[in-house]
Amino acid sequence: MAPTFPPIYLLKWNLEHDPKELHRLEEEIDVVFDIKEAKLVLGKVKLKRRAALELRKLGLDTEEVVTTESEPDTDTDHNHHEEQIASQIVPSAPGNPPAQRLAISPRSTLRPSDETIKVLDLAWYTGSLNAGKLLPIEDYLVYEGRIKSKILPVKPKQTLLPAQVEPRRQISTVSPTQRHFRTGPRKFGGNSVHSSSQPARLLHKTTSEDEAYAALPPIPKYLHSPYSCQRPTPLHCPNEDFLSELRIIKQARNLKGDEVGVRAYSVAVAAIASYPYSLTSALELSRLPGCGSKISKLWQDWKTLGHVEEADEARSDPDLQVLDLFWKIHGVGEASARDFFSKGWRSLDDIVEQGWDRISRDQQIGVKYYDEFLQRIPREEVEKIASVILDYANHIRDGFRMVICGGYRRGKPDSGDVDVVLSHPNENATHRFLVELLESLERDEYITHRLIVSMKNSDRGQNPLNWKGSMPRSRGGFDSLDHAFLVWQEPTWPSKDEDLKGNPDARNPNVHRRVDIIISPWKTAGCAVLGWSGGTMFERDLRHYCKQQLGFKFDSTGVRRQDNGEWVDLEKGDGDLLVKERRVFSGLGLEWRDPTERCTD
DNA sequence: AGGCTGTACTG
DNA sequence: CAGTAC
DNA sequence: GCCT
Repeated sequence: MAPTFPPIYLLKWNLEHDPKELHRLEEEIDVVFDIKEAKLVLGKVKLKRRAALELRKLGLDTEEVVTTESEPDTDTDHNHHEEQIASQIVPSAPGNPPAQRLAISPRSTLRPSDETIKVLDLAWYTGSLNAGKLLPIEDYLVYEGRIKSKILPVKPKQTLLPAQVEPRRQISTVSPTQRHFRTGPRKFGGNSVHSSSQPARLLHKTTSEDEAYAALPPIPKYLHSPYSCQRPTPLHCPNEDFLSELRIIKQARNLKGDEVGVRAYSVAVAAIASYPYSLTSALELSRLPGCGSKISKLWQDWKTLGHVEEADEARSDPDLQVLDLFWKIHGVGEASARDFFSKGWRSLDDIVEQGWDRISRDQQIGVKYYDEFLQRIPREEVEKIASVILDYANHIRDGFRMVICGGYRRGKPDSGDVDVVLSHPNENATHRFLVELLESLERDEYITHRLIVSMKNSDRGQNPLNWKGSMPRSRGGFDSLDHAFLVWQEPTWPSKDEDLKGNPDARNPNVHRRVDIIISPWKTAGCAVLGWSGGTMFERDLRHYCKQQLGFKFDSTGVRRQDNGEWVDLEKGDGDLLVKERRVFSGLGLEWRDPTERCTD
């Protein structure tokens, strides 16, 4: 006889890839859909951390109830591998064997108080069924948490179709196997080739559309995620020619001040850039996140006409060319570009001659080094600059660690600027450090300008607790800088001595480079490395994911809770900067992405 | 129908 | 505050 | 422009 189960809530995580199985289990177990009614939570989870993350998504903020002295915390290193595989959208292989049990001593019959919530391995359920009675839960306990607070019900934004809705589109004759992604093909373009002159929605046409849909290659599982931080996005992809067109339109929108348009095109570009096949149809494209009717129509035009009209217009619009010229000046954005244009200026010379003292200092520097800043920096030079910085850092205080981030770390053959993150295992070593570093670099004439210098992070970054409310603003001023944005120039060149002999003011021929130096306190250095390594969309989506899915706020200075700003430490433990970065991924429930897979624009 | 990353700087 | 940058 |  089947045992009687208490009210159970079933975690969907790791079952999402198999909606049918999920649905079957939900029926069979007779789950409750409100976690507050549940006495037990079951799931295909094996790690404490993952269990806690899933509870957090459901609006329950818990802290672990330690039931044994022995069980190591889940974030120790050898668990990483497992956690990395087990991510949101890349479920581990189906048919996970139940219960290789973690050794939990059954001494845990302490207080089964109502304040705690227990997450058990699903195997407890199947085992109990087989045994015909409820098995002791101790052997299956993955995580026991005490509810600290209920947080704003973090909306269970699903990236996949809920099982209950699944059968809805069965009007179609197509086998359901191909349709895990969307409710159906989206219509694209009111005048797309498919629908323009069709008299009516004839049945056979619907069917053939569906058949075409079913015949497409399956979408890679990671492209079910709308978050580019959950997808590998390599530097190059099979659809780069089309992407170039989209990027042109995107930049045109940028120059026109259409932020929303820029956003939309950025999302689409990021999705296509992570699609590993050469696109063959607009329908195929329309399945990707962020790619709707407009993007599909553009693809169709590009394919059939060989060009995209809006991109052509952008390319041939002389006014846009001028705006683009201005926009590429450091310190000039859409507004200033248009402002300059409206003054009748059409070239850099116009700015210099007619408006030099009306533009900002940043913009003056930007104009002065316009060509140099646009020159790409080869990898060797990036490495050279970074090694100088590290040498100087270690000369002041030994033991600094550095990661070169930015495009360099993503594997680009050349970079627009140099981003380095420096940290030191000794928390005190980073205090008041950047000022010293800058002074020593300036003394040796590596730095020609400071574009900005900021102390935002060190005020709370050095001490991430209690930042909400009122942190004292850095008293005394510049004792805790943590970010410098500089103009850099290698001070020596081969013929320097001779040149100076002939002319004491001989020009240094080395190209001026933009260099970002970030000093991070050790405890959040993984976040700094992560935050400075991804492409724009990757970083945007990372923040978005943290907020929407976890109720966390991510930035390069750390992870905090949305509601009270309390710091969340995801990096504790030994390890270098790269290990710490990995910990942040896994602590956020994300599969590890190599930097070369973060190549969103 | 509303939202789109989030924040510190400069002027 | 608007504008820019990361 | 796309998503929820």
